[in-house]
Amino acid sequence: MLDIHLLRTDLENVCKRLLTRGFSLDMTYFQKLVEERGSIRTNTQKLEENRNNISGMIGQLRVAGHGIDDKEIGDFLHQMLVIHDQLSLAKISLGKIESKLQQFLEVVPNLPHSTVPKEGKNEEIRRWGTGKTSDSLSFSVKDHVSIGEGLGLLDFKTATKLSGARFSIMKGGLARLHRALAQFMLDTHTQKHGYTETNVPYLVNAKSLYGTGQLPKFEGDLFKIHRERYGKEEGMTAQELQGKIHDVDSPSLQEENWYLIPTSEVPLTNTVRNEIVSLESLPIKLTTLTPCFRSEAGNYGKDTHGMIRQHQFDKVELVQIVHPQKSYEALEQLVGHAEKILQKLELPYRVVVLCTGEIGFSAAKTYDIEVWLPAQNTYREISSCSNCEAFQARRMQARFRNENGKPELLHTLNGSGLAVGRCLVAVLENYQNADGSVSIPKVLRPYMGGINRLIA
RNA sequence: GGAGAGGUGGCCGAGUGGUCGAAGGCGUUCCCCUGCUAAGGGAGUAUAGGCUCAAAAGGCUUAUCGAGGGUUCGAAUCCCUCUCUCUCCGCCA
Repeated sequence: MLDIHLLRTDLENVCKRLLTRGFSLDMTYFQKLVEERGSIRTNTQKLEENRNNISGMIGQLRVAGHGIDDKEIGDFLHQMLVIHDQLSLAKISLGKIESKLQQFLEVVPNLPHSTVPKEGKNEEIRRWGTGKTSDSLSFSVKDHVSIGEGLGLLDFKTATKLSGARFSIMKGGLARLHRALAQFMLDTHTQKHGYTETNVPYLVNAKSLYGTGQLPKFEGDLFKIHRERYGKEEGMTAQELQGKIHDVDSPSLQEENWYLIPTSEVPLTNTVRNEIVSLESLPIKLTTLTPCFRSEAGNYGKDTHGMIRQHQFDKVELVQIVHPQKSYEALEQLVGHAEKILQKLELPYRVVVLCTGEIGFSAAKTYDIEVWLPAQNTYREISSCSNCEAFQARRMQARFRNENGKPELLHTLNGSGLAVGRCLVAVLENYQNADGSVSIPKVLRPYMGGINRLIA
């Protein structure tokens, strides 16, 4: 969520910056809402002030021993009847206008940072390593699907039987390699990069998803768990109860629903929701390994083959919660932490900075790390590292007590460190041999019981 | 799943209808006193808004005592729903 003060004081500039990321903000509607809210609020507060004054005076009279029948009190009570009615109406319209404004603001994306490229192209920042190709390897490279199936360790057909499209089963050495990757990542981030290992819920409530920005705008990308926990209200028939259960949009039920996490950014970042943390506790650096669940709605044609785009995948996540002045420094470090994993695995990659048109809803600046996939003869995204500045913190009311002892919004960052499934794909393709076997990267061998290749 | 007890400021804890945004204590900030230390004295110390002011300071004001509704002229206090925590019983990896 953007700072409403910023919108009010610098509306045109904000609109311009939002336009660069393809979001057009309705200025006149916004201004109309703000003005209306102002006058309704002033009116409401005047009425409340009046009410407080008069009821205070009634209180004084009562304390002084006057009875309710006294004429003075009677006059006051009479006035209060009028105020009471006016106030009820005023509060209703105030509530309406405030929720309109809220609904307007909560779908406005973050402002891109000034260093984000404005034209519609991501910019490559740096490359590491040299990508292998069929030519450089002097044999025809296979993609991860044929490698995995060739080894007899990767099985999409059975997974489809169990669950449907976009799932997979790994077995034997491949499943172990997958686990080895995740363990290696976690160990590196906790032991070398100073992150605290965390274990988090995979089911979260709507408030958490709102906090990090997935809700309300991107509900379609999420898997929702309907919890049927409804107290039967008095006089409610069975049919009415049934109706209530299926009215999933009713606000009270939104609270009841759980969602499978699309990324562990959600639980990690929301640990500070509604908190005021101390200055000394910063930076907070958390990492966790979790499955991630994505419905991939709207991606039906993309990457239908293989493990690149699945409904469920494991990911090691890095989250930093930092002082606002340190967040860009932290972003560089965080990208570096993710890169380190690829370097140690000796997987070629490049880092790109996303342009204004491509950054995610909550992000002010994002670096993608793309790993080399020989079979696709291209780089594919394996990590996305973002600084969300105060955008999520404002939604979450996540603050710290600053140098002057005043609460101030934190900055939040997150990045994959890395997506385990895609990393496995990269290892398979980059470490494949002409005979169909796959060598094990050196750093993973301790996690693999010392074996150095997967053989059919 | 059943029964009960609770949720008040940074923390502890009082407060069962009326000058209560909330006693008292702890913590903390500033000032005074003391040769230093210890002790002592005084003042302050929630958050988010609105209005006022050139701005800051200050002043005025609204909301917030787990959340949301209700009763009432008036709610931290009474009623309802939800939620979380704790205790006991049951079940369970």
